[in-house]
Amino acid sequence: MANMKQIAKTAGVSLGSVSHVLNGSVSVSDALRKRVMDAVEAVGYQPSQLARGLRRDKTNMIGMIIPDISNPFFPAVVRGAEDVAFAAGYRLILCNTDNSHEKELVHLNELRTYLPAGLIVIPSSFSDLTTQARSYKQAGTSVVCVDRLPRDWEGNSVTVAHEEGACVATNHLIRIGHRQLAVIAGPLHLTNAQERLAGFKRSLKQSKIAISAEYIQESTFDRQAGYAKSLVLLRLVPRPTAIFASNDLIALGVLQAAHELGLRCPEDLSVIGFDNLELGEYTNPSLTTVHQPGYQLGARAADILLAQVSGRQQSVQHVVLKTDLILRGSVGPPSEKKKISRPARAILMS
Amino acid sequence: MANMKQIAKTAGVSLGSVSHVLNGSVSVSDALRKRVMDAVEAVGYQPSQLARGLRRDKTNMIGMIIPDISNPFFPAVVRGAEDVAFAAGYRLILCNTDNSHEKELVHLNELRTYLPAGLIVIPSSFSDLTTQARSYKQAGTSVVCVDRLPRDWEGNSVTVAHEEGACVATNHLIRIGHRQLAVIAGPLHLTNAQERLAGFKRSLKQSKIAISAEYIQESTFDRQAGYAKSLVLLRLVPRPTAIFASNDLIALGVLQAAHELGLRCPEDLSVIGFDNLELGEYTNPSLTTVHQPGYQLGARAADILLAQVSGRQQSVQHVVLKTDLILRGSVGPPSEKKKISRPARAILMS
DNA sequence: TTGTAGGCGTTATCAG
DNA sequence: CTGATAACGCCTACAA
Repeated sequence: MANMKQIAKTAGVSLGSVSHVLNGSVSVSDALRKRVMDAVEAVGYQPSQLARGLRRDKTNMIGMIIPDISNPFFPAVVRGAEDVAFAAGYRLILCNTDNSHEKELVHLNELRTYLPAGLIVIPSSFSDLTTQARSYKQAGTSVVCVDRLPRDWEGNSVTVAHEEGACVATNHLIRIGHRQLAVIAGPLHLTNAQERLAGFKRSLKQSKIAISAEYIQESTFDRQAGYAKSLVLLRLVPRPTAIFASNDLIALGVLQAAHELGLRCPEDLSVIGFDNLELGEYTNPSLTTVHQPGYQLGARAADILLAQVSGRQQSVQHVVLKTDLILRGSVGPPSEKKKISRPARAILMS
Repeated sequence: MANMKQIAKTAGVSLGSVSHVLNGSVSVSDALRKRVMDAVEAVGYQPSQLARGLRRDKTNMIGMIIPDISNPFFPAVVRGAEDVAFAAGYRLILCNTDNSHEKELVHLNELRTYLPAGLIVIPSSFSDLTTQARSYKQAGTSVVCVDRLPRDWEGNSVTVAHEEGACVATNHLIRIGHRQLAVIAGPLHLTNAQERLAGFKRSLKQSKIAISAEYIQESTFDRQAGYAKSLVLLRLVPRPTAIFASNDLIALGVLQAAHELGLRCPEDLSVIGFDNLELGEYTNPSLTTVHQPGYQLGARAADILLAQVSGRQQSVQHVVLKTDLILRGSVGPPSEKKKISRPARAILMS
């Protein structure tokens, strides 16, 4: 591969002059510039990002740490970040943690040695990102946290209004007549799961609806766990007429459980998810859900990073994006049959 | 960040000895090794991948170039590659091309300056990868092509048996009684689309079924185009009783078109897709499809790369993975109503 | 305006 | 077996 020395020789100038032309570090004569640029064209020279990074103490790489690219919510986030980064000449190093903080730590430690321009992180469960980020920041590398925040996080963040979104969704259920509400929360050590649950509760409180504890189930963010918790909820008496699932994968499990128990959706049970994954359009019935702007989440995170790298922006940024309630087939008013089915169930159980 | 010089000072040995211990390049005394390792532990030293790469003329990075991470087929491929790479100490640089060969070229040219250990590429449309790969290989960097191959590709490849899969799927349709078959092919400049179409045709030929040209439609690999082409097919007389869609996204479009035309699936129309995306489980009816092992595609590609980087393997590798026909609800035997509907249509048109 | 030279953190070669 | 030293390709004072 061609290097600056060869350019210098080809152009008949010194190595330093080539650098000056390439970086515009000092003003050079037009003649010199032309000779250099011609040589650059001639050999198709591209500067070594490795050497440049080593010398400048900073590369054009951005470390992107996420739980799992094959979880359907994350690709959009990554794509958003990559588009913004690419346009500015930065490249993404993709790291999957599987929500393991050990794996996250391995990545965090190794990425440091790449001297990345910045880090975009969707923290793992029980992440120790706060400590790590301090040491990154000390080295002048900024870190942006996306979607959920580790404990005591004070750095940059881009999230959606989880609580607001959940509250709006629950309000909708209440407005169309549901009173027997239940929720399947995500893992409550995750801030996004906490906030979504808080939104659900806030809505109930505002409408002065009280529910007992067993109508609130905690689950992991996947379909299987959602299915299992649904079975618990759907056997409660009185049976909930609507379930707010903290993400679409859980909602899929709810739909499955309802189907297997012979409950019609939305007649017997309304379901709302969260995320607006593409597959929610294709379920039967299609899934009403809270749209989360995944692409924007990544894009804004990259924006923040680039602004800070370039020095345009110093202060810590907190961006909160809005959600949208997407109405589809899985939600409807509660049916009146409840009054019949309740005693029937009671007899069955006695 | 700690560097080798500091380790050397802490341990009271020379810089060179630290390197020898760390790389096992020459044998060292246990005493020296211990002193060095203790110092390494003490400061949490991690070698600079930048400096190491510059010096060794090769980094632990693998360039992964794909069309679009937010296309639901690709995340699994990336994840497979990342898992294998990560376990061997390699990291992935993720590049999206949007199927633009210009963008691909930008990535190809820039990645070179990172001195990557290898490249895993799902080529863009009209890719010039063949030329580029030659220059990479010349520099000792191997390239593996995944899923589809550019023209004249002679390098490493990992693909699935597209033709075989399509043939098996079509055979199934024929076996259960379909004779009015149609296909929506992918973009025929892509080898995978070509092969799938070839498999469809081979099946027909083997069963001595002839169809006229308008029952073969070419489309792009997305739902919208699939929908548009479906409308064309479903207005043909006689109407096809089964459509083989060259991927699941197209199949989604077929399902949508059928629904809008008031056709029941599978009673009036059977549909088979290709890929086995997760969302095919949730459509109504659920989608019969040809499963493509995405994760394995990526994992095997990384395997090949690592084997060649380590020198374990020199020769060009061609891996072809098998597909599986996944039977779900969108396929059934053709109904007998055809005999009524054909004249009815004919009258309508006169 | 142009050129020179030192050093970023490593590895590898060669003396001791 | 250990240590000194010259690159790898680039940037940036500083000197000319």
